[in-house]
Amino acid sequence: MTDSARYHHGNLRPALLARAVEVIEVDGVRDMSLRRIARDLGVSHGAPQRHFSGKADLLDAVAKQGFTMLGEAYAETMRNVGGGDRLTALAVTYLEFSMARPELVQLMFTRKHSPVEGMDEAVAEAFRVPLEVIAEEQRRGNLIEGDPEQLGIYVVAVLHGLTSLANAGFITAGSSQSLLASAADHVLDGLRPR
Amino acid sequence: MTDSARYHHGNLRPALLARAVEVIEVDGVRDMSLRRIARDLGVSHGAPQRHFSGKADLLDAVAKQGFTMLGEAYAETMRNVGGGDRLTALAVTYLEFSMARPELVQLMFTRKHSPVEGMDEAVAEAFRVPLEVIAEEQRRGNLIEGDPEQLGIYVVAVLHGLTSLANAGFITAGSSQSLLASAADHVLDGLRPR
DNA sequence: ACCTGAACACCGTTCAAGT
DNA sequence: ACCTGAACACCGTTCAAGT
Repeated sequence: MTDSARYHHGNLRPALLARAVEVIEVDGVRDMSLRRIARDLGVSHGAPQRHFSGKADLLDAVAKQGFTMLGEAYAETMRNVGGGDRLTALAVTYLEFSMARPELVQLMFTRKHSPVEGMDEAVAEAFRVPLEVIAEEQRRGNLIEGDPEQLGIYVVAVLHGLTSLANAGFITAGSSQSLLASAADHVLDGLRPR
Repeated sequence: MTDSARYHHGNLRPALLARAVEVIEVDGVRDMSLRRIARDLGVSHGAPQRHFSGKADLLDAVAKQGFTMLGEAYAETMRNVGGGDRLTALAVTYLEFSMARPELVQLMFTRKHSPVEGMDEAVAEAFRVPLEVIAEEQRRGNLIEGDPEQLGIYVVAVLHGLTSLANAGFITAGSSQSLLASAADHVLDGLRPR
């Protein structure tokens, strides 16, 4: 079997997707082109069209893949955290995940996801673990009552906002430590004096 | 003076910048090309290079312009709000500003701003008013003590995160109303039971 | 000083043709 | 069914030439 025949058996699509994720993580979205991905994989520039209807379609698939990766990172954290503060551990996981691949995360939260096959399921699966932990902490009386999903969205918004500001350079490396610590306090205790 | 000579007097740069902002607001960053902007203004595709060193340079200028616009929106709000809750009014101003032009705001918070002439000043000016109001509310005892700038960054992070999630479609139009209301409560009172 | 227009190397997308 | 390669209309960037 020659090199050029390696992708004639249905595995070109996952290979294109994996390479696209890789390029976006390493070089950024700006350098992710269909022609470059095809070149990297040794296929012709027209080959991707058989598997993705266009560049936007591939980017949507990358975003979906990002949510799957995030969900796996959460699951990994849950396996490793013992009896500790699971909510904080998950928050740290999100911060590390998105600081390590800012452009991928930006893509995940940018696409007005046009109906992509399985996107909603990937998103739901990614946030399943955090939502379960939030509900659990509510039952234990460590968090206020209310719809766990709304609380979850709020927490994600805070984390996503913080990483966006950090990646944009508004939070310098020097101040990030104290800022993140105080942010954790603010989320729990609020900004109103008690 | 012929049409083609209209920009021979130093006003091509601001015209290019204004048109770029407009295209990004209306059609999105994806449709903003140097050649298209030049075409819209009736100059040759090489003309912009005399005023912006490249596409990235123009995008940086657009981001800076966005902060100037945000600062003006804050100032406008302060002129119109009477004795009401100025902090909430400013928060609403931010939400409306960024929901009206998501791609511009994304650009503002994306660029790892390479040293752009006057960028830091534009950012500082944009957030001057909110920071003043935060410091004032601290003096009145309506907000906890601490570095106003750190509190400001935290508040901006929450607002920016919420709009990002909304623009990504994670906050549906139906749930956005109750979510934003509860988010305001969460910011002030926190998620820990009192 | 400022803009034009040709030139170059890239892109996304389409589509007949090959295997 | 899957991939190739030519073709088309776009890009960003560079640069000699014009005014």
